[in-house]
Amino acid sequence: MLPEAASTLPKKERLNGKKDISALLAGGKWGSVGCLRYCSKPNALEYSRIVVSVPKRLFKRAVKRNLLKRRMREAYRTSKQLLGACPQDILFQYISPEIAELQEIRLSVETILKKLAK
RNA sequence: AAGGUGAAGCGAUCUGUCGCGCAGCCAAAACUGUGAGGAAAGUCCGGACAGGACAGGGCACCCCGCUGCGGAAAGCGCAGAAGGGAGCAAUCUUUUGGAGGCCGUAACAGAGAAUAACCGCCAGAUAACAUUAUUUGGCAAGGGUGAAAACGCGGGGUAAGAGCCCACGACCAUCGGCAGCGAUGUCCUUGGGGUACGGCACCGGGGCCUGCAAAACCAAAUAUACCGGAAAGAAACGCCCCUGUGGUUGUUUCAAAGAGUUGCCCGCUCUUUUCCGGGGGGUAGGUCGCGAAGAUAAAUGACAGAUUUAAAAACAGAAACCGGCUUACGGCUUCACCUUUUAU
RNA sequence: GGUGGGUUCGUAUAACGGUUAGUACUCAGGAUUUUCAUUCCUGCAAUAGGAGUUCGAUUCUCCUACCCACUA
Repeated sequence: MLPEAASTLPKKERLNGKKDISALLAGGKWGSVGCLRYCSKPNALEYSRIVVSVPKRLFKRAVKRNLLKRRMREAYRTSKQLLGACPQDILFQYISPEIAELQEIRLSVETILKKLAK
């Protein structure tokens, strides 16, 4: 695995489209770690795809939601090599009512990726 | 120097590493360029744009209503006029009006809330006979109530009183002069005397309805208007096994119904059922609307260093565009003005 | 994104701009009963927040906050 490719997050590695997301929600496995909840499902592609989500119920201001989504993407980008060679679709959902720091989110994301790599 | 009032403005900058959206070459990589706000917010107004409706005109309905200028328009901006309120002041804030016809309301209190007689004042008559009572009439000067009580004060006048009359004022309307583009102000002439609020009618101006999830283009699956072609059904008795409103089944019998075409028959056509092919509108989806930020689960971040700073910390993130309004906001700069104190 | 509607005791609801904001259930106290339930009496308890119009605002106007519905 190339070290440059390990820390990028191009558009094709993001899950989009109503059908794919519905399929993930319908057939994925759920779990939660720390301030995050995740839902994963293996896919048939050569790379993994992710979705990040912050509920509007917890944070009314768009600025705070954008901040948390950026932190979650950043944490996944810097630590996605932990996932190894088993591609899957992952949904990250933020469930804490408080704004967490980047280190805390990174810790949760790394725990989730280690679990999913097994 | 301290406090305050008004107006305008800033909303950190630079460098390096990693990373993201879009564009630049047909695709990828690499490279280059570019990438949130003063409010992007609330959606409170208006516009532009788009579709639908619509010959033209009127009524109804809705909105606005002091003046001038700006503006495409606006519950818009600037400057002003009149009245009220806050402040020592700088200054801030709020209201109306055009015309005055009709109607409604004014709780409680109070005699009375809009054709005012409870107490009271005065005159006449009767009973009674110094006085009082009853009754008829006149009177808005005094009382107290209330948010609001029928111009103020002085004099004349009268039975008692009253703008009833007079002088001086206040208010409303008005011919004329002067100032002003104008609202209006001021001087003068003449006239007036039941308040406040709201609605209707009248006058002037404006307004069709819906909204980018609008609209336009391409267009699966399913159902289907329409067109072309082909076929037809029912009953009885058997046969089979999965025993059912069963069937890629056999034999026999009758060859369907309605309408039209001449009264009848044949023939022909159409409808009712099934299949095949074509085909229109149109859904999912995609493109466009869409921009030198601009996507379609949605891009601006992370780390390190330097400068100003006590500390990079406030409110807050474009989803079609434009002009306003309103609301949120740490820290700070500039200008003008006011008050207080000190010094010259 | 766009367009509408709403917020009244703990709950469900009413109000012409005008008494101390009414009614039912709930809660508290008392009476009735041997006791409990039922019933009766009494009480506590609210106009989302802030300005304005008015003599006076739940009501009329504006701003803010929150909730609900419709629209692909």
